[in-house]
Amino acid sequence: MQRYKEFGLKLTPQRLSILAFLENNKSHPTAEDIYRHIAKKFPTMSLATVYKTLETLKARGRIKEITIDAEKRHFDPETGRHHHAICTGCKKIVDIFMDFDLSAADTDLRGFEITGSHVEFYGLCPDCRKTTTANKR
Amino acid sequence: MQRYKEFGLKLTPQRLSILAFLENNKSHPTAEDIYRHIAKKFPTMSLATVYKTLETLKARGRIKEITIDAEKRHFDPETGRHHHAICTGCKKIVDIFMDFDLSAADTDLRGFEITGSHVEFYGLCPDCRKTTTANKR
DNA sequence: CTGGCTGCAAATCTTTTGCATCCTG
DNA sequence: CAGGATGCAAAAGATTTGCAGCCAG
Repeated sequence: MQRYKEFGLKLTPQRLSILAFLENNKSHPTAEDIYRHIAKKFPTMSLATVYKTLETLKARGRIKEITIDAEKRHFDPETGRHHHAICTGCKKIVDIFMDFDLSAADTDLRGFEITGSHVEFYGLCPDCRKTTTANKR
Repeated sequence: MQRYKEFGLKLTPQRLSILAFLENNKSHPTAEDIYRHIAKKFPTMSLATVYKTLETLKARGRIKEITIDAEKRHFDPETGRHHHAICTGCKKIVDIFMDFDLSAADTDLRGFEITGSHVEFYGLCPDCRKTTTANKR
């Protein structure tokens, strides 16, 4: 893919499949998720390669790491500013493209020089709301 | 301590020392931090006990877990609503007691039933700003 | 060609668990 | 004195690393 040329890294088949999987992916996958998906069609793929590639992409600002789930790391190909909601039931993460006014923080951020911010919401996703309701008696 | 009676759990010396360490603690310690601090004066303390106690306290809503640092889990004895800023240099986490207007999210939260939210800021703390500046030539 | 990339296995780190023993309530 | 708590060691997961061989540029 021509548009990856600018990445300045070698475009191996492994990397191309990782990039292809991430493209327009809204699932906020973990390294394991990516590995499992790719290993189906690419049996020699190694989990270590996935980690190394994710590290490289992150370092070059091509993906972001999401620290909202303490269990494992999730990655997000959407690098523009946005926020997330995580379901406390199934742990699904969804994007929130919305702008919040965080300017109140300008007045006192404990001397920090702020470079970014992120809002996370916790709650029950539509699917889990149904299940939870159904289980109530 | 009388005020712990209501916790409804056995007050062993180990637990009391963990509770004492957490009381008014603004450092957002990890289990390891707590263990290291307590082990000095309480050599038989086990890291597993720290984890188990933190789990218990969290389940009872006495502490919160902070998922802002992918490296390890941090715990916060401050259970009231507040936010955090993490230093991208030294990874220090500080509290932000401030209210933000997140009501814009009411209009579209992808069908989620929201139970909580949290704002995180990233940047350089005062200490790291100095160091970074000093290193620039 | 050559340096970056891959894949395997081993290592590391954090967190959890099993279980015999202990001790608070 | 009973059931929850402790502490050890072992297990479980997630992520990283070392290194020999491979291949994209």
